[in-house]
Amino acid sequence: MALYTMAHFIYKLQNLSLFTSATSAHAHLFKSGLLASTLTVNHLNNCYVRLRRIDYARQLFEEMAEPNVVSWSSLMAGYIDTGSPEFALWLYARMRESSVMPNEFTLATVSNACSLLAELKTGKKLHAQVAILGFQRNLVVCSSLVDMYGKCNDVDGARRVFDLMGHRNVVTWTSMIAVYAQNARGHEALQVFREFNRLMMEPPNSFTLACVINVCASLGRLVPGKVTHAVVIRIGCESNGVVSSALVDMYSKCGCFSYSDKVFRRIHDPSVIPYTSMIVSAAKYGLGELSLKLFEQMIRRAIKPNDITFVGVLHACSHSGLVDEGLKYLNSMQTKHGITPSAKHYTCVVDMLGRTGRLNEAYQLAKSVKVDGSEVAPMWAALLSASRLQGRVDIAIESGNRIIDSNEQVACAYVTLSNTFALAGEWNNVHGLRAKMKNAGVYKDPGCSWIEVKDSIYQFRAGDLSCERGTEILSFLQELQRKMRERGYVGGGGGTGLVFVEVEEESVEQIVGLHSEKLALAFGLISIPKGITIRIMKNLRMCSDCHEAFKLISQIEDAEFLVRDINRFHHFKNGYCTCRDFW
DNA sequence: GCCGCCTATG
Repeated sequence: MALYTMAHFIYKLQNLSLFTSATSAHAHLFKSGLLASTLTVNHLNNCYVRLRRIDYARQLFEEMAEPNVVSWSSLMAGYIDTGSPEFALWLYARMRESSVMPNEFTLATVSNACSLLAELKTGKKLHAQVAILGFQRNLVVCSSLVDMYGKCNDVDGARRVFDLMGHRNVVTWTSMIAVYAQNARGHEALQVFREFNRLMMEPPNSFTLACVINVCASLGRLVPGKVTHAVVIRIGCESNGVVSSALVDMYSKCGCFSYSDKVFRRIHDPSVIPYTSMIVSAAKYGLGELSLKLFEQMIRRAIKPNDITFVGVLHACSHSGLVDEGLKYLNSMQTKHGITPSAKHYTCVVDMLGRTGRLNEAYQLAKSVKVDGSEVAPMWAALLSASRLQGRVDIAIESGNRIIDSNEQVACAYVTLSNTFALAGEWNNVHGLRAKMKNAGVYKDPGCSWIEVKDSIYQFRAGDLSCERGTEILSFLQELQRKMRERGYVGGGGGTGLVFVEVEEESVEQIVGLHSEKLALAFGLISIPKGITIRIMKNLRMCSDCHEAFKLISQIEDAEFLVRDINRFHHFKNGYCTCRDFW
């Protein structure tokens, strides 16, 4: 084949998007004897990888006489793309036995495989090889190592690589910010972002901003969130789907649902992700009907929901008392949308049934779910919590035991179970359980919560009013509770949730004629068990009490009240919130 | 010449 046609052929290979064209090119190469050319086969292999036909790529690779470093690396990348990073590691081990030396592409790819598998041991070995091979200051290799250490929860390891690098680019900085973000160290993530801005060698990109917005969301930091939104507008990446979804999520978690709505409406052609963000956000604000409306709208627009969309939908039903709709949606998941309900969906439904007192149904459903032990722990925790509210000691005991057996969220189970006994007056059981807990060395981390008002952050701990203006908050809460009682609120028996409400500045003054800061602070603390205690939670889940309280408050004036969820670190460190790290 | 790093919805 002449050089010109050869070049043309490769060009065509690079742009192939059909499997049949790839196989016919394959046949053509075979006939013309070009399968002996490593370069050409690499191109063809790449076609198969792009078409996600890893089986063909693999076979072609195995038939190669002399695979070079590119052949090895692209097949590894292909395995990663198709969700089998373990094969990439296996290939790398094979490659190390061959005479082909890895290059920077190989090392970055392998590091990526370690990240995905959270294989710290293998990652560290790789790091050593990187050093031996002289890539310890290579930009891309080090960026992937930073990411790898982060995904393996070795923040210090990531930082060491970051600090020792020669040049850093926006990707490196973003990786480092993401490491802190993913390991529940949001304040450090923001610090790194500030440092990046100070040096300002290049502007942040959509990756950086999406990451920073997420940090703001997880910290409940509205002001930095808005500032980042401003940067988004300045940079011009508003139309980026990930960024706009992150903004929707951030505003919702920072108590500004109306802003979430504004951002969402500006998205031209929202995909399943912004839709899901909105559905989840509306659900959190008790706007279940809006969630369902969005869901139906999405279906009409032929956007395919995913499993998380259904978590949002079921949450919406649960938090707005739409029990029968919820059951209907659960049943439609498989039949209408081809999504098999998983433990998290059953958790929502068990929670929903339990919340409205249909405890026996909830219990029957929970028993019928057959999945892994660790996955069902949250479901039994929901049932346990509902049993406590309804005073069903029998179901509480079984739920508690199932959780303790699963080894997940054990401390919470002990505490809730003990509270159930206490409510039923079974003090012997309470003491017995506390002793058992002590013996087992189970310790419940005290929760902590915070709220941002203007530029100050106020932090609260269970039973601790030593924060700034604590006395004022206490007296305001008492006043608020009195007003709520006057209007018929009878809850207050120890909610599992904490309602965060934000009000537009103007309406605050109207409502009770008090200063908005006070109101915002107080409204951060509306779960009022026995007198006034500041209750802390890990995961905003409006219990029926809170829901009632929320409805009542809404009736006080026509103001727009917004529920605020500031805490989403519960998936870190064995289910414990590590928010203490933030101060 | 062919291959690589960072972002999102519970």
